[in-house]
Amino acid sequence: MPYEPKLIEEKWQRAWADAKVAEVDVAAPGDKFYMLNMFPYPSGDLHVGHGRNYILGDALYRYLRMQGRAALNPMGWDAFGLPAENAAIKRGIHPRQWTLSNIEREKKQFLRWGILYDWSKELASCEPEYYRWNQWLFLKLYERGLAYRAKAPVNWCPSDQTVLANEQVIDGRCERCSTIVVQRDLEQWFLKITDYADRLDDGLDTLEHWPEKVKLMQRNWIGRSVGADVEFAVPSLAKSIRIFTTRPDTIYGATFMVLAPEHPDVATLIADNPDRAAIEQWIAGVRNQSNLERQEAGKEGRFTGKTATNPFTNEEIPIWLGNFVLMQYGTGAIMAVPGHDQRDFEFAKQYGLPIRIVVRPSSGDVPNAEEAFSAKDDSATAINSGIISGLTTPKAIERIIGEIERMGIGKKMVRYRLRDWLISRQRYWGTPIPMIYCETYCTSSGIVPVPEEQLPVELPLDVPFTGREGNPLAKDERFVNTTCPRCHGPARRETDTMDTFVDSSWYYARFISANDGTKIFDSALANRWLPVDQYIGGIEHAILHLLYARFICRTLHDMGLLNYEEPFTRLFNQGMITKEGYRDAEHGTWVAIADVERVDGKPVHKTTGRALIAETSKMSKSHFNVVPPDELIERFGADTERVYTLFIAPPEKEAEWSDDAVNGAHRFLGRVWNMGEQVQGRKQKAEGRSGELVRKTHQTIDAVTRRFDRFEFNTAISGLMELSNAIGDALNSGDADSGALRDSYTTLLQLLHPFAPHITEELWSMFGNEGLILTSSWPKADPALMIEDVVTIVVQVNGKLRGQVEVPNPPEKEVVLAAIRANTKVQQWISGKEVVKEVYVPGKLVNIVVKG
RNA sequence: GCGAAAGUGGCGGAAUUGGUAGACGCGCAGGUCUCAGAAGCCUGUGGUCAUUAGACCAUGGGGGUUCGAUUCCCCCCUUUCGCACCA
Repeated sequence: MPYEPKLIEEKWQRAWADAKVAEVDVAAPGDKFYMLNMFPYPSGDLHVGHGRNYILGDALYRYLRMQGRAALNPMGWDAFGLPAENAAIKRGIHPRQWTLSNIEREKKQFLRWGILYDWSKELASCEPEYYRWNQWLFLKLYERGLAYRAKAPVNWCPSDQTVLANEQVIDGRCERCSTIVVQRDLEQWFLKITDYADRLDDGLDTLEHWPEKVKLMQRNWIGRSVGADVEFAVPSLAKSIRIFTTRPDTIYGATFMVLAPEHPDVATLIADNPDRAAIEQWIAGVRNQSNLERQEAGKEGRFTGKTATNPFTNEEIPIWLGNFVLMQYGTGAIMAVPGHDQRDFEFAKQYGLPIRIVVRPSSGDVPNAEEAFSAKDDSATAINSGIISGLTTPKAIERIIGEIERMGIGKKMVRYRLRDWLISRQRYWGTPIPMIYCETYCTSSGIVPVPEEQLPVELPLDVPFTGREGNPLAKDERFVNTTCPRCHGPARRETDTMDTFVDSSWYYARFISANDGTKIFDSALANRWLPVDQYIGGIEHAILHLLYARFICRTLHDMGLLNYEEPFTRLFNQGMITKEGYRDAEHGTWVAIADVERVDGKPVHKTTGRALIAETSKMSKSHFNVVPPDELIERFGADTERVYTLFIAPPEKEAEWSDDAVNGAHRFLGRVWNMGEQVQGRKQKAEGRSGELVRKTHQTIDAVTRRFDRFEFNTAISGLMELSNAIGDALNSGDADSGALRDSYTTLLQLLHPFAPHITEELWSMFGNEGLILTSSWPKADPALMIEDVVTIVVQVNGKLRGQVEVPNPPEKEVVLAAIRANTKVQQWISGKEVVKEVYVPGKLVNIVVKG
C-alpha cells in the first residue's frame, strides 16, 4: 500500500480528539510541565510561517508526554484589537462576528496540522467571562495606586480621531491612514510600571533560561541610569533649577544649562526678556512638531537671558532652551558639559558657548576639535576639577556626590528611561475601563470605580460603525449615561477601552482556572502549575508583551495571589519564515506571483513588462509570498509540512521556505512507510550480525533525546534520517535478523512521532501495538549497546591528516602505536625524519611531530 | 552614532570540552526500471592539478596562541537585528 497521508491523517486527528488526550485535570497529581505558545491574534488565515511556532510547540508537547510528564498545553485567543474594528468599518461585519469566525478557521487549521491543545481550557479575551477579570484586575491596581489618570502628551491621529500606541506610529505617520501624527495633551489612564522598574531590571538576572538578546533589549528599554540630581541656583529669580546627570564628576566642566522648551520654569525665566515673543513663538513651533520632525530639525536653542550658578566653580552660566532636551526624562533640565558630551558639544559649537576639558582619558590623548571625549573610561582622571582633580572617574563620581549631599544641593539618584504604561485607547473593540465620572463630583476628582459586584461592564454589541468619528462607545448614550455608584446621582461611564496588552499580561494564569466564574484564578492551583515552564513565541514581543506580563505578575504577587514574580521560566523565540517575492524595480511595490514571468531569465511584470527584482522577506500577504498550508497538506500531508518546517534550519534562526526542499521531507516519510511493510515481511534470522544496527539504534536514541532537550530539531531529524538509512541498508544487505529490525524500526517510529505524528500512529498500530504511540514510553538508550567494537584512530603528521588505523575498542596506546608503525602510508611521512613529539588523544587521534 | 548576533560547497545547514571540516537534506550528473514520462531505487558530487596513486588549497579577510583552530585572542570587512538626542 503506498503512503497516502490523506487516508490516515484525519483518522488520527479524530482519534486524539475522541480520547481527549491533551486534556489535563489540573487538580490531579503528576510531574507537571506547563508549556505555552503565545496566544495569537485571530487574523484569519494562517500560513506555513505561522505554523513553525505551533509545530515546534506540538513536537515538544508530544515528546514531554512520551517522557511521562504531566504536560499542560492550552490555547486561547488574543481576540480584542484594531483589525476587527477596521473590518467592521470596511466590510460591515461586526467585530465580534469577524473575530469568532476567524477563531473557528484558525482552530481548524491547528487540527489539520495535528496539533494537540487542551481545548477544555480555551479562552478568548473578547468574551465577558474573560474581560470581567481584566476589569477586576484594573480595579485592584487602582486600589493600590497603580492605575491613575493624568494629562499626557500622546500620539494623536487627526484623521482617525484616536490616540495611537507608539508601535502604531510608523515613520511619524498613522499606520492605518498615513496621516502625520501629532502630539496632544489628553487625560489618559496609566499603569504605574515605573514603580516596578528596579524589580523588573533586577529580575532579569534570575532568568537563566531566557535568550540573552531579549534580556538585553528589556534592560535597554528600562534604561536604568545611576547619577545625581543637583540644584543650580538662579540668583536673579531667587530660585533654583534641578538637573539630572550621570556624570556628576564633570560638573566643573558645566559651562551652561539647557532646559526642555516645555520646562515649567521657562515662562518665569523669559518673563522680562525683550525677545520674549520670538522665543515663545519658537517654543510653540517646537511643541507642535512630531518627535520625528523635532529630531530631524537638528539641534536648536534660544538663550533665556538668565544665568545659573555652577555650585562648584561659582561661575554664572547661561541658561538656554534646547529642542534636544526631553521633558519626559529626568528633570527636563541638564547641566551641559560640552567637553565630555557629544550633544552638548555640538550645541556649544553651534552657539559659540565655552568648552572646558575636565577629564583626561587613560590613553592620554587630548580631545580633538571634532568630538567630545565622552567614552566610559574607568581609568580616566578628573582634571581642572577642584576637590576631585586627580581622581579616576568612578572615584570622582563617588566623591562629588558625597560633596553634593553634604552641601544639601542634591543627592544620588537612579532614573529610568521606562515611562508609565498608557493603557487608554479611544477604541470600541477592547475591554471597557470600569470607571465612572460622577457629574456631581461626590469625590474630589469625580472618579468613582465601578463596584466589583457590578462587573463586567459589558461592551454593548449593537453600536454603529461609521468609521471616521472616533470611538463608537462614546456615542452610545445607553452605555455612557449611568448613575454614580456612590451618590446615585447622574454620571457618565469612561468610554476608553484598554490596550490589548493588558489582556495578554495575565492570561497564562487564567488557563489554570479558565472556567471559574467566581475568581480571576485559583491561587493554590496557579502556584502549583505556574510559572510557565516553557514559553514559546516570536521575538517581536521581546519588550512590550513580556515586560508587561512580568510587571502584572509582580502586582499579582504583591496582592498575594501568586507566590513568584517571574511568569515564564524558559523563553524560546522561534525565527521567522521568509520567502522570495517580487517587487517593481523602480517603485518598490510588491507584485503577485501570478503576474510574474521570466524573460531571458529575468523577472518582469506579465502585463506591464516592467522590470522586477526578487527579494526574500518575511512571509506576508502584502508581499504576495505566503504559502498556504491547505494545498501543501492536500498534496504531501501535514506530517511532511511538520518535518520540513523543523528540518529547514535551527528553530531560532530565520529560514527561507523552499518549495523544492519540501520533497525531501516527503521522500523521507515515504521511505519510512515502505520500510514498514518490508520489516514486517522479513522473517529469517541472520545470526549474530545485528550488532551494527542495534548500536546505531541506541546511538540515535541518545542523540535525538539530547537534541530534543536543546531544541535542536533540525539535527534530531537528520539523526532519524540516518537511522532510517541504516535500517534500509540492513534490509538490503540482509545483515540483521527480523527481531533487531523490528526493534530498530519501532524505535524509529517512536522517536519520529513528535515530528510526524500521523504516519507514526498508523505504522505503530499496523505493527499490532496496543494503544497510541503518543502514550507509549520514550525509548531509553542502553549505553552498553552504544559502544563500538572497533574505533578509528586518526593519524596526523605535523597536524595534517596522513592516515587512519582501526583498533579494538577500548583502544590501548601500545596497540594504537603498533598499528601506526605497521601503517606504510604513515611511515612514508615520517621515515628519515626525527620524531620530536607524539601527541596521543585517547580514542581519537595521534599527532606525530617531526623535524627535517 | 550606540548595542547585539552572525559570516562554512551551487543552496538549507552539520561538527560535546580545540582533535578526520562539509553529517543530513535540496539541487545537479550518471545509471536502473518503463513503450515513454512521472514517482521510486542505486552511484557520484567543496575547489585546483593529476590517467591513477595522490598532492595542494579551502570555514568573510589579515595576524597571533597551539603539536593541532570553523572553535580561543587581536585588528579589519560585510550582513542582519535592536535602540536611537534618555543627559
